[in-house]
Amino acid sequence: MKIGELSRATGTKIETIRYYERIGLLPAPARTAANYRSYGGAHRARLAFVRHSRELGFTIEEIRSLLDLSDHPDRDCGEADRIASLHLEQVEGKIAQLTLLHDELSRIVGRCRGGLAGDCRVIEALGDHAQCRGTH
Amino acid sequence: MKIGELSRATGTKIETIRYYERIGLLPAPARTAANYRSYGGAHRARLAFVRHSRELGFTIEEIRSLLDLSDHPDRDCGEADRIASLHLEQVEGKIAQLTLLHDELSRIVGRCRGGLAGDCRVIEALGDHAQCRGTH
DNA sequence: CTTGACCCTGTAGTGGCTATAGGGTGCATA
DNA sequence: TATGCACCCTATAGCCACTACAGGGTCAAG
Repeated sequence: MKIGELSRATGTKIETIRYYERIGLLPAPARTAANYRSYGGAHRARLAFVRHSRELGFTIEEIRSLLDLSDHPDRDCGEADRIASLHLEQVEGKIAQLTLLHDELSRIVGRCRGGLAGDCRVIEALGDHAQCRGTH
Repeated sequence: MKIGELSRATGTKIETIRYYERIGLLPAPARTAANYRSYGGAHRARLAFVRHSRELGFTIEEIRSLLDLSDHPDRDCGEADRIASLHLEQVEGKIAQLTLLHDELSRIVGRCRGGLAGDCRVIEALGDHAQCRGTH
């Protein structure tokens, strides 16, 4: 498989694949006579793992650890669970924060009744945190 | 007010204040004989506006437009409302996306029962998007 | 034999800061 | 008077996870 095919097969941009190789997330594949990268099924599975983990919001370093575990089936699984649980907590925190933010924002947006910027409640509210109800 | 005082007064790091000046969000203040920046109430209010807007998730460019409106009280307020509404939509989108992600993650995390990485359901699920229920 | 799709390397840019290096200033204390 | 210390200055590089060039090579079809 050439890089373009791998790209289409996994929905990953070519530059991103090369980037993952450069930072050591994917192993350097064999090369054809024309110096083109040549991938097999294992590469594809590994890239799918990386993409799926990225879609789920894991950082590159977390993925590095997860791949390392995946490469050593004799190790304890607890580490993978620890990484994923920690990440889940962070996602929950982020949702909570965004929800607070959403509430303030919709209160602010709801105040606009048209008119001139000088009388604008939206601009006024942005300059004055004291008008907020929650803590964001 | 010296930069350190403005920093403490607004909860903004000194480097960040200088950064905002460099990119043109804050006007360059007067300087003392020792070339120290010297701020007044207007600077402080403007920085508060910027910080509050950043806390609410507006980008620097959005804030630039909002400040521009705030500087021209004779303009129409609709633009401010448009920026804020658009941003609110983006926040809603982000929350929805994070919620999907949260659901998949918690399903994945719940599967771990200890043991070896080779049998790990967490690692398996990360490699196989087909195990997911929703679209993230 | 040229066109166009594909591939290569290397480097710079994105946003929004944050950190560091290498210096100057101002005031209190020994 | 010297010295320490907190504060200030500029300029530049680093962070994350890509993304976008520039400038070139390869290969099959028409």
